[in-house]
Amino acid sequence: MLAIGTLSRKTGTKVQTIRYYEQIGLMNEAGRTSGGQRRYYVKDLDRLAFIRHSRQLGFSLDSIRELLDLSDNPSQSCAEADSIARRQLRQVEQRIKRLQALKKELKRMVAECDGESVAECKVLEVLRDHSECLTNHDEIGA
Amino acid sequence: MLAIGTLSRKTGTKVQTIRYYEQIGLMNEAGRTSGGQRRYYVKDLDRLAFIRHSRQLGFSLDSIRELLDLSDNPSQSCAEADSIARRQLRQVEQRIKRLQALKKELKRMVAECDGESVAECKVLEVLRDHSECLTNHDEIGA
DNA sequence: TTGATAAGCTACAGTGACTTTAGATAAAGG
DNA sequence: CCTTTATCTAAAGTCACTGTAGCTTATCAA
Ligand SMILES: [Zn+2]
Ligand SMILES: [Zn+2]
Ligand SMILES: [Zn+2]
Ligand SMILES: [Zn+2]
Repeated sequence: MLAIGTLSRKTGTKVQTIRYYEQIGLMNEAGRTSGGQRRYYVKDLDRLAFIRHSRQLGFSLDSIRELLDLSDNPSQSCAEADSIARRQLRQVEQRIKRLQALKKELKRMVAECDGESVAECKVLEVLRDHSECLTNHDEIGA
Repeated sequence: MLAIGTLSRKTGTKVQTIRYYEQIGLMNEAGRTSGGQRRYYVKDLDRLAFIRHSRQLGFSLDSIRELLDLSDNPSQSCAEADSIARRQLRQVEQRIKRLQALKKELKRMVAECDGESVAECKVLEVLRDHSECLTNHDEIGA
């Protein structure tokens, strides 16, 4: 039986995060010692590792929930798992595209400013006026 | 004098978001009609446009706050504005790098699965075992 | 057995940048 | 005057955690 700190160390997950996963039903409720501390089986460690690895690959907790459900029923077809992964791939590709457009704009504004006063700062000028941009960027955030 | 809905339409910002910006001190408190509705000057519209354009380019609200402060003092050197933009550029480049590594892994796992049962699903296999990966991905999320 | 230290517990607030909801009030046009 | 549209406040919800406070349990040496 493993203590929560062991799971934490073995998977690089904060202890609070493990408790959080339990709270939202992603991890099963762990057994407890007489004093109330959580104790885990190796299969719980495996599940946590799966969750963390999926997070590292950018999957949302909702997607991970689906993937875990599928993984628990080995007889089904894996079409659904594959489609979740393909969706994730498309999202990543979209993000890369968007970020590359941002990179281009940022690079240009930084390059074109020669560091004079704020009044002539190219960076601030572009931020004030989108018509100075080469690309459209209608979505917000990262 | 412009109503909040006009600012909303002209900048593509939700009305609530404009009120949120006021609440956190990013937009000045607007004047009010006798009935308590907000009324804006064109300079407020410009400020909001600046904020939204900066958000589209991925700047955080904290960075935008600094940029607005600088923009309000035209006599200073723009070194700080430029450095904020360069920092943003570096961040974007980092993100692109990370996402490209994710893309590679996702592409590979999707490509290598031939859609048999869950038991042999390459996607799930990789998620279970990071040693199947070609790259390290220690940070989490996007 | 004692006592120190490390590890764990709950409960709740905070993060960023909003979005959503509910219920009430104001403005504008016919 | 009436209806419709716009606006108001206040509070909770989102995502995926992280941090804090104040306490209890487990472990090991002396
Ligand atoms: Zn400059
Ligand atoms: Zn632009
Ligand atoms: Zn598969
Ligand atoms: Zn991996």
